[in-house]
Amino acid sequence: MHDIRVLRERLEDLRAAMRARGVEVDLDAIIRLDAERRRALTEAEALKNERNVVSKEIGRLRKAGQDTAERQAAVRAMGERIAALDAETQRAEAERDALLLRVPNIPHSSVPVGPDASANVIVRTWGEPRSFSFPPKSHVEICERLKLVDFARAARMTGAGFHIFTGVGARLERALIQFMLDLHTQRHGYREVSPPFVCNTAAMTGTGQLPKMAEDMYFIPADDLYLVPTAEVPVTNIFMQEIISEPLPIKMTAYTPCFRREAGAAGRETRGLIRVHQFDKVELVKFVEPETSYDELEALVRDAEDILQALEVPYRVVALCTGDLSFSAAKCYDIEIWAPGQNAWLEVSSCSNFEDFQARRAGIRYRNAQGKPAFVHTLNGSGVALARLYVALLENGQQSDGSVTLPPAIRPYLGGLERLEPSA
RNA sequence: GGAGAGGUGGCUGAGUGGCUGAAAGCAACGGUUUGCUAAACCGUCAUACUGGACCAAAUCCGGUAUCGGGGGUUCGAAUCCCCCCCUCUCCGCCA
Repeated sequence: MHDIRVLRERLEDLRAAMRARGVEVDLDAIIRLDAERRRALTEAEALKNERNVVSKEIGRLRKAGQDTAERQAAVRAMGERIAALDAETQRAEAERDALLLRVPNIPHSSVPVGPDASANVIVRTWGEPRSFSFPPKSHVEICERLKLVDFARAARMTGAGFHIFTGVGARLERALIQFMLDLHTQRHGYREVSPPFVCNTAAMTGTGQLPKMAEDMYFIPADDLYLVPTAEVPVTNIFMQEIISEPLPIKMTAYTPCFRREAGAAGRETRGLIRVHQFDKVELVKFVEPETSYDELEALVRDAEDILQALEVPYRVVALCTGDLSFSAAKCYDIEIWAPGQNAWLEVSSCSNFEDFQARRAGIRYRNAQGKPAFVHTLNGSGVALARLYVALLENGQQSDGSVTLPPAIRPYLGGLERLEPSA
């Protein structure tokens, strides 16, 4: 959410930012409601002041044994007007904030301007896509042949978009989670947390999933809880409504499953593990001082890249343009890995700086150098998303005999296993 | 799920419907004293919104609200009433 002062004082900047995003928002309505709110508020406060003054006087006079009936009647008469003004203030504020919650963040000046993903900029590429002496298979075939994943049985109990990891396939998934957590905690200095997999409306609003993304999330009405679409939500909200007292930056990493309804997406491009309703992810979250947040973003991307380098998966880093930026982000890099069986780059990480956009919504503050409460900057990125990483490992590691060679870094987590082979 | 107890500022902890935005202590910050540390003494020390001074920021002068959250009673609520949330204890259920 924006500071309302941005609308009052930097309205043209905000309009330009919305144009760059290709987003239509009625900023004038917000300005109008804000003015209405302040008008009613100012008048109400003046009346309340009068009421407070007279009430104190009544207290004094009564103690002195004097009659106060006339004054009491006068104050009582003010009550109706005050109540009406309070209601007006609340209405205007609620309407203003409802609109304000739907205004996306302002892209950072370094973000490339463009209408959609076609204007994204490839920042760097790592590793060489392997050349094959045979037509590389899709991970779906590999999974079936090696019995790593059971799609059909999952579909019977949950429908399309879910899967069962089986046998060594399940162990590989677990190994990857542990490998990533270990690397981030031991080498990159992140604190491991294991948060709830459901969050309430306030938390979802705090990080910006609500109100706009309500349709994309699984919701449990009986308890007013949403299944988390990303660990970003429960981890960022660890400090909701707090003034953080420990020194910044704070770096946290968490494994959670991620649940996404993403209705309507199915077909050739999303077969297998590419787009699923539930997938595992190790997330990185940072709470930092505003001055350092863009340096911290670069470091965050490197931390995620380390995983892919260790696993020897070719990837590229893409700077998202203004039109492709997600709602809460001021700047974002995607990391995409090469999947030869798909002949495509797959997004496995989105690393974003939200500046104070989430912190303002969620009420996450720290004490600045002057000792005054100020909003922190929040960042997060996948470090990295499973399922698609799994796809890339299988498709990149596949051999002509149908086996899959595993990268050395993951082998210790699989009891030294070097390759996945068909079993009887 | 049932019964009871509780939720006050960064922390601990007072608070009979008006003199309480809130005692006291601790912590923090500024200063005096001091060879350094420590101690002592003096002072400052909640947040948000809002009106004004100012081009603006910082700042200053006012106002309003906030004692878990939301309603209510009253001229006036931390204090009385109702609903909800959370914590603790006991019981029930349960991986």
